[in-house]
Amino acid sequence: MKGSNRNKDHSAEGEGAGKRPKRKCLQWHPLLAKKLLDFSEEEEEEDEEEDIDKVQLLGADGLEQDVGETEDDESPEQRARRPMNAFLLFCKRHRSLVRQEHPRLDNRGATKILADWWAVLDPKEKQKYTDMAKEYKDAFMKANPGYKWCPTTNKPVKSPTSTVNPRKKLWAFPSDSSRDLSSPKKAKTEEMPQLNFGMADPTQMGGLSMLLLAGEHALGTPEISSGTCRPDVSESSELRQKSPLFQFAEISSGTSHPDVPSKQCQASALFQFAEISSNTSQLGSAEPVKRCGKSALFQLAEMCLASEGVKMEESKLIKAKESDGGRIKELEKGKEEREIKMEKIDEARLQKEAEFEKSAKENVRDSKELRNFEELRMDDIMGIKMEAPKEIKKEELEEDQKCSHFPDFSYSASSKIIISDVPSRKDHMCHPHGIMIIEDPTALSKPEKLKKKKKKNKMDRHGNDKSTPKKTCKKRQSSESDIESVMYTIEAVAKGDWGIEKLGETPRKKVRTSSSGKGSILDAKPPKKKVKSREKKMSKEKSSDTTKESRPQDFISISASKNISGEVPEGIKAEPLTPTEDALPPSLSGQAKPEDSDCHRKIETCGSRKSERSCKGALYKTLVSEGMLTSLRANVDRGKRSSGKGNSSDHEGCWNEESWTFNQSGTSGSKKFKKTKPKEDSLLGSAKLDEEFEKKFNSLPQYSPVTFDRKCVPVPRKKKKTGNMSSEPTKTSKGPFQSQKKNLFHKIVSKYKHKKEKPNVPEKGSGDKWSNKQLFLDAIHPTEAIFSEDKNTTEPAYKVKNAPSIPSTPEPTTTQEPLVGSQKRKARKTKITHLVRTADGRVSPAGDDKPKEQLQRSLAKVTETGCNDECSHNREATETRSSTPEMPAVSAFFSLAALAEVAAMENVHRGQRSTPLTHDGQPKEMPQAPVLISCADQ
DNA sequence: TTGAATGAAAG
DNA sequence: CTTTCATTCAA
Repeated sequence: MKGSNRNKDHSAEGEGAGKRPKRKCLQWHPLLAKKLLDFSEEEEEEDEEEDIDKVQLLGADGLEQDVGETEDDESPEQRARRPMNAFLLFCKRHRSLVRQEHPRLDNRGATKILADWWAVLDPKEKQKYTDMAKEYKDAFMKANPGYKWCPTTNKPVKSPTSTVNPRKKLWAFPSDSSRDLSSPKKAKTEEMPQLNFGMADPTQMGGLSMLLLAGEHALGTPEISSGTCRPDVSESSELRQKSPLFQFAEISSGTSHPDVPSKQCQASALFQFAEISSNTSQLGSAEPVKRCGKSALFQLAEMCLASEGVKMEESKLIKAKESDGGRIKELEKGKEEREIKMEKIDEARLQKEAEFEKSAKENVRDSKELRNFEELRMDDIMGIKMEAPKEIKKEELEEDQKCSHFPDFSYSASSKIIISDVPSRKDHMCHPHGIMIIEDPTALSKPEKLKKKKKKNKMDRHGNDKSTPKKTCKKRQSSESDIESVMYTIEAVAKGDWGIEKLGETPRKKVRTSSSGKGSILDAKPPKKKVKSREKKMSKEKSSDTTKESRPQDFISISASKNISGEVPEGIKAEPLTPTEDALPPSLSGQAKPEDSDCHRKIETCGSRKSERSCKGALYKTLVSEGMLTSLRANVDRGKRSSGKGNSSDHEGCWNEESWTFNQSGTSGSKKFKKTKPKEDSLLGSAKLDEEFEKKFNSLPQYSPVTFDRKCVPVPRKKKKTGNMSSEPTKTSKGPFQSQKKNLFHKIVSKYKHKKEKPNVPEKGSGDKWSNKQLFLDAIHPTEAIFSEDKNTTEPAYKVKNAPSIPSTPEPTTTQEPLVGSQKRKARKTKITHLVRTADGRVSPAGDDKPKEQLQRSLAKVTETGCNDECSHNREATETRSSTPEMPAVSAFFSLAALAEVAAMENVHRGQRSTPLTHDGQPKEMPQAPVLISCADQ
């Protein structure tokens, strides 16, 4: 390996291998970019050198190969995988949902559906994913400076060395290998094979230095990172900017502060997390964090968790022991008003806890526990409600300031609200200086602990079987939620029958009224405030929105609702709770109903009160806890995102800890990622990175299938399989491309035949029935027609004012034209998707230039949907504009009841699997309520 | 191991 | 423009 030597040298000089990519990466990162400016000179030089190197490299193949080898050496298992793109993220996040919905569908089919969803997905939402992908990519790049995306497609591939996986190998970290020799960085080796950092000598680091600098910059100053933890960084933004991931990378690099982090509060969340995960110093690390201040979010998460169930109790116990006093104190400080209530709550908790303990010992009193538990929940809720809106606002303001980001109304509002909720209890803590980051870590740490403990506790608890079964029932109910049962619960709530706790009742009633009355939102104001809290949780945004503007929020709210419904099942599944529970979830999708009803009945029979309570609890649980979590997550993300920087360029905001907290707290979060968890122990930095990623990932919004289904064609979907994914109305722009399309068409057809040979054959289940003819036709006639099919999907949300994207310009030609590289595929897809089945069953080519618009329209309609096609039609014209204004109202409408209904609907939908419901909407169950309301509005 | 999808990157 | 490869698993 002469080449290798050479490389090494080069690397030594200029950061390994200096391949273009690396540079680019650096440049990509905003921070880096900044730094680059400073360093521009050096860089240029490097560039030149690099170029030269490249040339040389090109000249000598050996080089690359060597690199590859070296890489292999280091990263054989390591295989940093190239970061996922937005779509992949989306897939990853939703695949399970799809599968859930369509159990029979294989991954391919699922992928198709996902693609459809993706196509349909609102640009904003997409943006989130894109941002996330970008962030991740940036982080990844930092971690792996030398990383190459694609090994030179052809050449290197063959490299003999590649023995392992050609794929992985392909990307090499050239720099690493070279560097290894020269620099100490390897020290970290084990920990993070991936991370190449080790830059001991700045001088030698070359490009790396840039990274380092960037890191420093991000930190503010190297010193800060290493030594002091400044709680008070005035500019939170900067701190925030640094994504935990990034920090982690830095840490891993060891340059800044290899060892410190554990103690410093400020240590990057990631690091802390890592520690925690490692179990090394859970208590130690966590506690300090706690002291720093519990984040409101965290608290909230706790609440949610608590709501979840027994497990929570334990955590509470722990927590209570530790911090109850503090909490109370805080409360006192902050809100005397609430204090009382709070105290009550606390007391209840304490009692509960005490009971819990006893029960643990004795094993009895499950009933009590449950009851208490529920009460607690109620209390909590109540407590939250109790908060005066004003206070909340204040808090919000504060938070805003802290966070500083949300210039945006809607997002900020939603996020704020959420936050505020938590704080109500303890929250004051969020000190101004306590930047989110700081807080987050704590949150992170805690939740984890909690989880662990919970698990243990559960195990221990098993003794108390009773409780568990009940829970299961609850869950089942909620999850499955026969519409009836849900409705029943809702009604009951509304009636206040259950109302063991008057407080609770009142709020409920109000809610109910509000939901029914729709206008309630406005009302929400003073008197209801307390009550409202609950609503808030459910619909947080809406309330805020009403006041402010809500467009984005609307969307959010919708999404949240979606999430709620969608997630619930997932969460259930995912959660490794008791086996019984686990088992249930699967049933969820389809078959469990009888049990649900049974459960419900049982409960009732048992004791109206209890049963009611349990029902309530279930309802809360599903709607509130899950919903809250999800919505929170989404909101937070959004808020961060928006706050972070407007959008794109900066992503760091995204990687905040908050998201983590949510994630962790969120039930759904971890389940899926089996992968990472196991890794945790592994210590590998990579693992941590992954974790970080996961968290972030989890924070990504998840949309319920219903949404998409509705959007898409409900009818076809009916049979998952058969349903052609074609439903997707979207069709990418055709106008401009027609000619291209034709060509594409030919190619495609040929390709398909050639490869798959199933041009006409109904593909798998999905069976898009597209034939060559059709394709051809489509290609030729891009029919811009608005899609007739439309199907008035009932989509709650979506609307969006994304008008921007679709300025309304009638011009199809303008198109979003993602033209994109792989037009082919797209074209193919578009064509396929092109064919849409109308409700009638006929296939209509939907060729719109702007699928999005239509989608949106449809979505908008959806909101109104109750009205049905007619309305939609009428509206179509106006929709674009009107939708916006309307939306808020709609969002406002969402009330607990509505949400519940939604959830129920969704469940039903799932259970039945398809559409008919959505479509016809049986009068009784159907969501009429919300719909009606919405209609009423109009 | 392949494939279904999309996107990013590189050649 | 085209090719790779990322995720996910049933075939």
